[in-house]
Amino acid sequence: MIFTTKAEYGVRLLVELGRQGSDNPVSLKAIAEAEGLPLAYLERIVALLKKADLVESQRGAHGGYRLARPPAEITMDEAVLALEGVVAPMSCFVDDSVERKGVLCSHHEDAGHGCATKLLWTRVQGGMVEAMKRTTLAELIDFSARHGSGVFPNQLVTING
Amino acid sequence: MIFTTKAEYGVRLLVELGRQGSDNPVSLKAIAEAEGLPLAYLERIVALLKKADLVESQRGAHGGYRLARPPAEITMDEAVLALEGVVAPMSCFVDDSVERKGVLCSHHEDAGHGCATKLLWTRVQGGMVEAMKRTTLAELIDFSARHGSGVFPNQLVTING
DNA sequence: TTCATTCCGACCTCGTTGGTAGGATAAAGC
DNA sequence: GCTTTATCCTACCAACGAGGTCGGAATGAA
Repeated sequence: MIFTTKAEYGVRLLVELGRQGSDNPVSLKAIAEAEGLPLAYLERIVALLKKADLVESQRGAHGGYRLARPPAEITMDEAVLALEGVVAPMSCFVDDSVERKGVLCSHHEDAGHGCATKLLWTRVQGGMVEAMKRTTLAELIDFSARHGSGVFPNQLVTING
Repeated sequence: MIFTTKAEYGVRLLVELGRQGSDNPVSLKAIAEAEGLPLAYLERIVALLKKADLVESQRGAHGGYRLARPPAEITMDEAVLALEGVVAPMSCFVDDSVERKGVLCSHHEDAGHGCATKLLWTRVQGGMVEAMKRTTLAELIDFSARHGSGVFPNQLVTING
């Protein structure tokens, strides 16, 4: 599998936040219950989104999270990058900069003149990133609304309260 | 990271085989030494390629492997699929057929009406597959020859023999 | 003050990855 | 037919990351 549940849960979290509009912050607890996801785990995931300035938080009672920007201005490559850390096909291929531990890239004593596989991974990464760049959060929100993905199509409902 | 070393080593193996032409089979030992990869591990990897009819084997002394088809007719989506088993962005997304264990897809009681994230993963997978489909083994061989990726640009040399 | 919430770091469990070990089977060359 | 060189096959294993829990801070509204 390519992405972890961080990406899956994190994007769903953004979608839920987008449904709420930007008026009141939404608590993680409400989202966790609506989506059936573990709260403690969501907390760690939303921290990644906040660090990337995709969501804003308000602490204290009646606090929660809201989108930092309108959904149409949030592209999925930002979101997934924030959630997964790095989106690269191979460890010797981390955004053509970082270290290449583990897999020996090309051969023993080379500077960056590229493995035989470099062309392939470059294209694959390009295809993925391009697909994510052209997908906005607004599209996902619209898609999920039309296909009834949520339990509550229009408004989040807090189960216990 | 998206792909494992199976894909990396397996594609490199195909590239090395492609360099040899289709006359004589090349032993794994020669490839392992040239690429600096563990032989026993390569054995398991090449078994995947054989099962997918991408390489042919000849047993016994002076045996080895050769490509089952000309490199121009081997696309990378076949190769990577054979090596990685499945190429899907998310476990609830295994070629829209197989089981969805682990990650709860959408919500508790739905038939396949799709998560909020389905649109995104569909596009991402499409971008990757399209990139792999349009990349042939012949291109990689040519690329590696031009960029001197191999220790021995033209011919494999058996170290101990 | 109290309660609801974000924030933070340590911890834990399990499956997969990457690799090894050891042998069985098959063919070529003497 | 023996030996050598290969492919083939299955079991085993260590390390790591994924996915998640726990416990407790800090913070702000009522």
